[in-house]
Amino acid sequence: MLSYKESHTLILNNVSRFIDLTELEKQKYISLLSEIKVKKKGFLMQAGEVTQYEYFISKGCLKVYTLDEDGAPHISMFAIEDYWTGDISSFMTKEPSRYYIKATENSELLGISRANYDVLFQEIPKFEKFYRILYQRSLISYIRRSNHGISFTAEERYINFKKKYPQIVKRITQKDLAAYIGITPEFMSKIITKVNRK
Amino acid sequence: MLSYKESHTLILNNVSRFIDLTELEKQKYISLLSEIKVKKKGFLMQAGEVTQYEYFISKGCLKVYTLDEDGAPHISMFAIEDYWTGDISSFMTKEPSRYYIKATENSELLGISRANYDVLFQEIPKFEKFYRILYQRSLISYIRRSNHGISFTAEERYINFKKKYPQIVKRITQKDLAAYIGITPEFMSKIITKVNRK
DNA sequence: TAAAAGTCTTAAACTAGTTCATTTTTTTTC
DNA sequence: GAAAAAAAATGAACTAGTTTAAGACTTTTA
Repeated sequence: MLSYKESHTLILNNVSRFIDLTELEKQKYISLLSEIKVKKKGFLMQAGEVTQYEYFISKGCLKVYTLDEDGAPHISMFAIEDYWTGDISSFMTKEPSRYYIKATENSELLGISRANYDVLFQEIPKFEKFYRILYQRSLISYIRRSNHGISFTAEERYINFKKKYPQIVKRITQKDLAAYIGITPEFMSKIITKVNRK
Repeated sequence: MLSYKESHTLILNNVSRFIDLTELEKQKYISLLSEIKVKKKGFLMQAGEVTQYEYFISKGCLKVYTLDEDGAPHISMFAIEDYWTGDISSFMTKEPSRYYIKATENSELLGISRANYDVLFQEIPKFEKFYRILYQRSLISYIRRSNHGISFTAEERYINFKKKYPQIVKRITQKDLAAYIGITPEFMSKIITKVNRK
């Protein structure tokens, strides 16, 4: 029985939630991953590039966002330890991404390249199941979120986010939270003042 | 070479976009499906029930929606021929659904039950790949849509929807479109008048 | 550790979208 | 094919969220 470095243990635990791997498969899987570090304010990728990796975060915090025609950011997700991130659309189609991924803390990631993603399915077909379930679960939460944005007021969306992701709220700026909730930083400030007053 | 009924040809074509099945596998797959008909205004399922099936629409049009505390509907998708629908969350967790699915036209569907979904993966593991890709693609469009709702004005959302789904716009009421876009029917009416005037 | 840059707060004037009420038009039903 | 029901249009008064601008507070950087 080998012993793994911290980041590898973390990703193997993540994978083992949905599928069981033999020791050999674990080693094979890890051999397909690259280690990546990004400093705070550094970019993991920028709009216009074709995504090279899907990422697993072993340490840190990142934001995934687009810029609209006015240059205003719209954050689509915050990713912290034990989360997966990237631009699955660009990763699959090999077309240029519209997203930026920027570290809001010094971060460490494991990445699987597009080529190795294909190798993975050939060598360990079980990973079809892993990704089937991973995408299924992400899909459930995005279906919910896509209704959320149009069905709730900004104040309700803030309260829900804070309840669901208390650890994340503490690690990000109010301004970034506003860009995620879909309002101006000024209105975010008003909401927080109002909610705390209660 | 067998010949299949229309709905079966349609679903086999859909599946064959992502995986290749042998003749035997096709027959096995079809044996796991149930045929379902719903009349216009009829419910395929209602909130509070545990979802029994995932559905493929071979004919007709349906809307998937929740009701908020005020009883106002929020439509999360319209499903027409060659689309998949259901409540994937309730289907997987076996918890009661919060969704209603109602036919807006007389419709015909093929359903796979939760039990047969598990059998399917055991007997034809290739379907892990099919669902991996199906969920991946749905995920891409829901990620996009979840930003959409908070990043664009109602008028922009309407224009985008009309451009992307011109066939659907023609088949649904303005009121239902409003419940999808996330605005009141009155404001939807104003937007349409304004956009057509241009 | 001082200066610079970025974040947060507050407030006044504005705009997108809601609510409520009424009338007209279209669709459904018997 | 007439009556009933539902959908669409219109308008006036309202509310949630934006814009712009300025000052206070915090964090980053040299």
